[in-house]
Amino acid sequence: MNTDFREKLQEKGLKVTPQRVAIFEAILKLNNHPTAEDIIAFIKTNHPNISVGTVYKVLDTFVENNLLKKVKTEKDSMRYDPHVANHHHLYCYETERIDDYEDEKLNELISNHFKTHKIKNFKIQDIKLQITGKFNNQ
Amino acid sequence: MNTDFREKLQEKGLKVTPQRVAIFEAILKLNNHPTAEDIIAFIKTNHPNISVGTVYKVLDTFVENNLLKKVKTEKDSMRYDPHVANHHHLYCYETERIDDYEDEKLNELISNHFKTHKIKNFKIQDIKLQITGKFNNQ
DNA sequence: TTATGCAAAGATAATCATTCTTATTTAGGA
DNA sequence: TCCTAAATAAGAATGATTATCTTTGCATAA
Repeated sequence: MNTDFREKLQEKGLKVTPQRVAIFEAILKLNNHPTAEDIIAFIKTNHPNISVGTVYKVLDTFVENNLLKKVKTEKDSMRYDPHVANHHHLYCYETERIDDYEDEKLNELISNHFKTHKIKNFKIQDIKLQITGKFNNQ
Repeated sequence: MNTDFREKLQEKGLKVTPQRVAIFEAILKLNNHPTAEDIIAFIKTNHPNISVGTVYKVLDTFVENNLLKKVKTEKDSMRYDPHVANHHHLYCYETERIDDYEDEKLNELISNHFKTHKIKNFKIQDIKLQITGKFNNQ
């Protein structure tokens, strides 16, 4: 998977740097749509000299190249998702947890609905559900 | 409608102040889910002495008392919606425009879907669609 | 081998939205 | 009218993010 990631960088004409690898690995390991801050804290142990600006710049580069997605939240800090295929999110209203949610049947249902119920003066590109609620422990 | 708003404030035990009235009127007039900045700019003409901190505090008070909703965006500034009943949003990917979208049939469709397709370990409280796309001019 | 070019990273200052602090003012009931 | 809690003003502080400017690393050409 590491090699996989390196290949993706190269496909996009991006250099494979230790910082980029470390940041991507951090996101995979952190695993709950981390903030830039989470990532910085995580990397600090192995890469104490990594610069905050670099993290933000690398994250932007990844988003531009579709290696990451930004996740909308109510709060002020952006979160990142290594899962770039189309999917929805479950937001917990008590904790900061955000889970991915995939549901092909639901997608079809919605897409069929809009085939027969066009929104006037609007061309749909993408539909995402924000499902707010509460996780049963664990 | 002005009297209406004053009554709402009083019902909640909130004082009716010129600032609160001005801020609420601004949001109604601005009419595209304004940011705090939009509101401040708008009010400046009639209330040159209104304080930035006041605007933020009043907005928070309104949100707490369900006179406004916050709207999630990809950007860093929060936007506000005087339409507090449950509804979805249309986001333009080219401009900052956000429109409300109501669709009772769609809500039923989705709600029925989740009756038969429970999400494991998650209790749904609310579902909102972020429909991204492009408005045809106008 | 050495020079050149350029993307990437480091350091840190700057920005921008938002929040906080403290003093002052005001709305609305007694 | 007076009183008091609630609300506002002013502006400093915070925190996330962006910008700037310099340096580094590495590939390619001379």
